[in-house]
Amino acid sequence: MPNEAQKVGLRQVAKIAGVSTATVSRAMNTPEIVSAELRERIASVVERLGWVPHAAARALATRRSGVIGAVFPTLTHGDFARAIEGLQDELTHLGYTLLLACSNYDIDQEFRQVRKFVERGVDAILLVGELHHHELKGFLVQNERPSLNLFVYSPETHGTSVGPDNHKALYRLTRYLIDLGHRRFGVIAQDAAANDRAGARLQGIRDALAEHGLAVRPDHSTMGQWTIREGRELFRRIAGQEPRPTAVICGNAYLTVGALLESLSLGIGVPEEMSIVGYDDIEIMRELPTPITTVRVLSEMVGRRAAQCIVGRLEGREETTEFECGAEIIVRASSGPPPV
Amino acid sequence: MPNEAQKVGLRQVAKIAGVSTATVSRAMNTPEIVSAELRERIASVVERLGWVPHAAARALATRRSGVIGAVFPTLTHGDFARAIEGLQDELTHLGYTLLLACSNYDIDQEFRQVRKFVERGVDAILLVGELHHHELKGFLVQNERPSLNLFVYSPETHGTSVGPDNHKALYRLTRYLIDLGHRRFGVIAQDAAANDRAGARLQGIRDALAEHGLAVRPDHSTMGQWTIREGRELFRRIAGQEPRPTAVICGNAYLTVGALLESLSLGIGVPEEMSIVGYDDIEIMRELPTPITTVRVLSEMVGRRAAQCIVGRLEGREETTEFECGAEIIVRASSGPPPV
DNA sequence: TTGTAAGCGTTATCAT
DNA sequence: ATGATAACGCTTACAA
Repeated sequence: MPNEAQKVGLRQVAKIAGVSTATVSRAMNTPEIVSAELRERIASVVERLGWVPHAAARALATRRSGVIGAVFPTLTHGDFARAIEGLQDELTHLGYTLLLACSNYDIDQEFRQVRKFVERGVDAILLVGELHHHELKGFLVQNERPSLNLFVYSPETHGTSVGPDNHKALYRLTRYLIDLGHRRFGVIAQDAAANDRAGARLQGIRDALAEHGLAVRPDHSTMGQWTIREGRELFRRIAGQEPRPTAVICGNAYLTVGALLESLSLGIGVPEEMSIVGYDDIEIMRELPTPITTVRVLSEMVGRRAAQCIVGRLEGREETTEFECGAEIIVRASSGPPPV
Repeated sequence: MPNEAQKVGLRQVAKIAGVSTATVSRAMNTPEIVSAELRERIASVVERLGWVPHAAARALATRRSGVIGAVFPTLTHGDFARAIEGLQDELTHLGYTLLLACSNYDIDQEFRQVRKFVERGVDAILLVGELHHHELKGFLVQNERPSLNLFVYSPETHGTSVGPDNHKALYRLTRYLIDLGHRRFGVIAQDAAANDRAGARLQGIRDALAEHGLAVRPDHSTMGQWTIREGRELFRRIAGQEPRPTAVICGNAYLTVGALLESLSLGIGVPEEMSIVGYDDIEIMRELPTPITTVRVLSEMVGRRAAQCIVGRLEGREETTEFECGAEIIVRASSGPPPV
């Protein structure tokens, strides 16, 4: 009597079902090549014993874990949260699992998280933006982990990134305002220091303006992070300038909401006296007393496409996924022609 | 010449460093029991080869993965997002990794996610609330996975849950309004069908009222989910009743914001004509034209404590963590005495 | 303090 | 279609 209390495992299942371990393994992974009879017998034993296969053992044998690691700058911003939800859901359906980490907008921390992920045996890595630690790419190549950059896209990055074209989105939004007749622009940008997407958006604004020989005056240009309070303060600062811009473009949803709320407090008519437009569309933007014109980013879709794309690559499938996720301008009451 | 291109692994490191695999393993896991000389020699080889230990192999050998699985109803609500961020950060510091899934408020889906997690080899499971699939607990016990319920707490659940005491929080908030003189209450509750925490909060309101011989009139009682739009609609419905309540208690942050915005639209003075109070404190609540009185839940702390608590249990440490995360009433301009 | 070698629970390569 | 058995890469008694 060598083994009194066998713990449930592939072996035990095989023994009770009267087959080899290999057959049980096949019955689980490639049922179609196992005879119906054995398949059922095995299934019933598995059920009866409540056996749950051990993923680490499988990962060791197959050298694949079925886990995808994603590092986001933060998890609390609406756009990332939505993307994570889409990502998670889609990965689950594809038979993968999501390992999540947070870099706090710090590329060193991001790199550390990625290292941990590789140790954990993730099959692939998902990142936000294209600005990373300089050793990151080499590290991933050396460790043979495919990766994808989220929330960025430009024709040159095709195949390595999935998201909206930040530059194009703000270029268009700015064009829309120019076409309305605006010539003096204020900008409440998101700090671009550790955020290449914010930088691209800013550049989109500048390029659109430059085409018309326009530029943002320094005293109309401010930089914030992503709180409503900052949006208020920066808007107040801009609105206090003389001359005041006729349109203010904000870098993210919260800065925008802050700007709009401050315009209310200051009694500045929007859009009669000033237009305010934003980036990213969250519910509050359409529920405020003056609903806000903004760029709708399909964040959840970014997550879903990223999942499909990376899994497709892992499984060596032909890549048909679209990489660019369109960003649509939603026109609401906060924008209109400049005052005469 | 048996092995031409050895791939980097423990073996290879050991060979090059001129020590046994056991020593390398020790140098990685328990450096203090390895002589300084070898430790350094090994470290340099590890560095040079860029070796990254294989977590699956380790998990197989130690029968622990260092991974914690958490299933949340959704990832997009602010409170959960904050908790996840805290959880993730704290787990990282403790040397663990977070595996994340989403149940969409569906206990069957939750159960499926938990099964997947167990297959993935998580060491422990984190859940939200205490209402789960009836087989869930048995499953976790059978598979020897400790678990913790988040965002709930009552003395009876001590040791198995970490979060605020939902009942107590709303009991107190209601008492606060009663003490201000309110006697007619409206409620915009969050649907409690698949949400035991919402149920507990509702009960807290009822119990506080009952102590004063009060109750919510059916036409002052509504149920929503968690959008601003619903908050608006339900507030409008309640405010249209005759008599109208003098105070409205809302079940979550977005319903509250909706109620406040609708009061603005309807031109109802807050708090002169009606008081509006909410649950959970998000930035917009203190930035609206009328800042909102609400219950602040320390969501990030829920995440952190949960991490400490579950890791403590896994590592067999004496448990000193507090399980109840206080919920504080933040009084702002939206609440005051009832109209005379 | 260090080395030897037996697992850990699967999958995958051969045969049969 | 099924079975025997050698990996997979690391940890950990047990020995030295």
